[in-house]
Amino acid sequence: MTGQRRVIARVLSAADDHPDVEELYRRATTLDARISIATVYRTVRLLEEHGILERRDFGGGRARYEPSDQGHHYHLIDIDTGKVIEFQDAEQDRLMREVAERLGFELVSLRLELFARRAGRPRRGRDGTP
Amino acid sequence: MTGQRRVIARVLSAADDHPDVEELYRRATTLDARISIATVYRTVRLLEEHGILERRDFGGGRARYEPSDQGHHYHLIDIDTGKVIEFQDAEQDRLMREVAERLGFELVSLRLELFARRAGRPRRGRDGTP
DNA sequence: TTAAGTGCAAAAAGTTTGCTCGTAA
DNA sequence: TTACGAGCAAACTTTTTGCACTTAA
Repeated sequence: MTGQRRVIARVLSAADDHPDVEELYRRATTLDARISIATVYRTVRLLEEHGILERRDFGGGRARYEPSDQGHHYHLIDIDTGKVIEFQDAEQDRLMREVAERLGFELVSLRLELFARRAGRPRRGRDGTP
Repeated sequence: MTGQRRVIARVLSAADDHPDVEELYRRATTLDARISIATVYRTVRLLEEHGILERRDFGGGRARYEPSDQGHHYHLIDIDTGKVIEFQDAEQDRLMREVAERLGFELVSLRLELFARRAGRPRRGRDGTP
């Protein structure tokens, strides 16, 4: 266990959001400037392989990470702010297992992300103009 | 409308799967060898911007495409073969609109992908060995 | 001491873009 | 003819990797 990994682990356990590698790197170098982005990549991969971290893909090209010990949940992404809200839904779980079964499959995992806008917010044009 | 775009459009409308750009390029060059991959990228982007194509991200780093006029559906990905099966589920739709509402949001879109294995198939180790 | 870990820079892989040339209309 | 599109190669972005050096144990 090196100093770099300790710092990265601390950053991760302090995070209650879903940072990408660049963001982890930014936070880690604040605590200890002699950490390279390669080490961040290597560390998250290691932690993912050990089941400690989970890699998420919310679109946008970069992987984002969250601790695995958070229990089973899905994500709602606020499309105006980028914020991620976690939620659970037992009925959803059951429903999807059934759907897979009906198609002749065994459900292994699923990706469910809701892209939503805070209720009452005005809809805007593609370019951001009202 | 150039010959290249015509070929790419033909390939797309003939496709009943969810090809990525490389695969589209492969199919297109079979019909007309003087098509570059840059043109494929430019064409799918154009078609996506015009709402004719939809870009999907099933993991694996590459974007995949499908026509927009297929109606509302979700995807089940066979994790052993990579094949994609489409399905619908009205209950799911309703459920997710409710979940978003409960959290104070308006559902704009959602991503739902089931990763599953054909029922009865043996589970294998990470390296593919039984 | 020594095996594991790190930094750096280069390499991959997927996608976009600048520039020049070709071609549809 | 001329403006839009294509080809090529270079650039870009995210992630991985080879290699020499450092360091924890």
